[in-house]
Amino acid sequence: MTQLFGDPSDTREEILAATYRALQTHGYAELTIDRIGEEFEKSISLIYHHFDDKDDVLVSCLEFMLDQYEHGHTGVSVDEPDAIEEIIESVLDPACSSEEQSLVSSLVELRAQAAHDPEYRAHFDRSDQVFRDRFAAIIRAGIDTGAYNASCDPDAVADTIHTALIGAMVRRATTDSTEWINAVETELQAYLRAQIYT
Amino acid sequence: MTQLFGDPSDTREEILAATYRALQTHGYAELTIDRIGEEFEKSISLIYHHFDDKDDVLVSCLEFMLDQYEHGHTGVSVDEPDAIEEIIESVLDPACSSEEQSLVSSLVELRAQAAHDPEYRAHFDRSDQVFRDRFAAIIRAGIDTGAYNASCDPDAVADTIHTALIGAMVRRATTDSTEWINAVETELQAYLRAQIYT
DNA sequence: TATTGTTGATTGAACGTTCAATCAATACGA
DNA sequence: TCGTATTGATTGAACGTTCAATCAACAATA
Repeated sequence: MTQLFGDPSDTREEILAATYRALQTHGYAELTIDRIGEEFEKSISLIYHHFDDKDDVLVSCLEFMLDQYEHGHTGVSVDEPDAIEEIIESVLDPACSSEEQSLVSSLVELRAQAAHDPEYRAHFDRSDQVFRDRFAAIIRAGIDTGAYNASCDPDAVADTIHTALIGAMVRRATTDSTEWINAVETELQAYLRAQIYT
Repeated sequence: MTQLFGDPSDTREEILAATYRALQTHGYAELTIDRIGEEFEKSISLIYHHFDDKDDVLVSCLEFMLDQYEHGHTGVSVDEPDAIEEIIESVLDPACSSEEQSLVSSLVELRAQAAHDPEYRAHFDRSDQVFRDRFAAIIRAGIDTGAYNASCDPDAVADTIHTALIGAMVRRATTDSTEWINAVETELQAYLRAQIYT
């Protein structure tokens, strides 16, 4: 997961990797071009040779990560039977590395930019579609194998789980409280099973 | 709802009202002290006589709104039998005034600040508690009247609904897509009823 | 030579914040 | 009652910093 930007093959990718690192250490709010420069071996002004502006770098970084995710899980993983349950579990894992947590925090901050910036908005539109479609595909695969209930609506369930997980990530990133985490995990699993089985 | 800042009784409240208006027209990202000043009859520097800094104004504005909400709904409304269903419906109302929508957008942007700013974080900690407790109280009231199932866990259901609604608001504020909205509403109502009845 | 990559220095604007000064109102003392 | 402190509200102008973005020059490569 941290080797997302393992070996940048390009100056462009070097910049994206530096951006990723700067994002992880400073978060979006404190992220400046200079701070990206600190993580980048070469000159700051070189960034403007490869990207239009600061937001272009950030959005490109997001796009890169999403592409990696998409191609990493290219074939619909029928392999894992309880794939969604495991995703819920990992998002709501009470003990979660601070690195992962700071990445989630940054993603939450970045998503908030989509409230006023069309380029971020376009990205998260696509992002939501990718995850939603993946959830739906997993459910459909389960239906095909006969493990899941054929009369449930894969798209509706996928959208609901995805929406709830966004809420969970936002809540984690923006509050100190944690008591809700276990309860929400239990309830989401219960909801999912109720829809998917019987 | 818009008359939240109906008649500011104070210079302090005038500033908060101006902040609210500036927030609604510009959003958080484009919000400057000058823009607040445009909505404020008196001088910009007067703001610093009443508040520590820019964020203090914003957080105070949030606190004011939350207080208003809290005191407006002080008594647990047992009056409405399907209060939670209606709240879900209103948050996921497909046709939603652009004023309400822009307020939600701003709230999403403001919540994102809690990812790195302790003062925002403290506010949204309290905010979550207020809403969660309200949901739980409604459910408990339903159990007391015998309308709801006594063996469900009010706190867990409350936290889950609240988390999902945060996700829904964030998704609405940060993407253009709307197809998911109706599906998610249906599913949330289904989940709620499954937990609350029988 | 032409093109692409790279650099350090510089620019210009935006923005939050400060500050000295003015004003209105109230309280106080003679 | 009249003058005098005192206080809080209010103002406009200015300051200092941050930061994204530009630019002219240099290196490398083909």
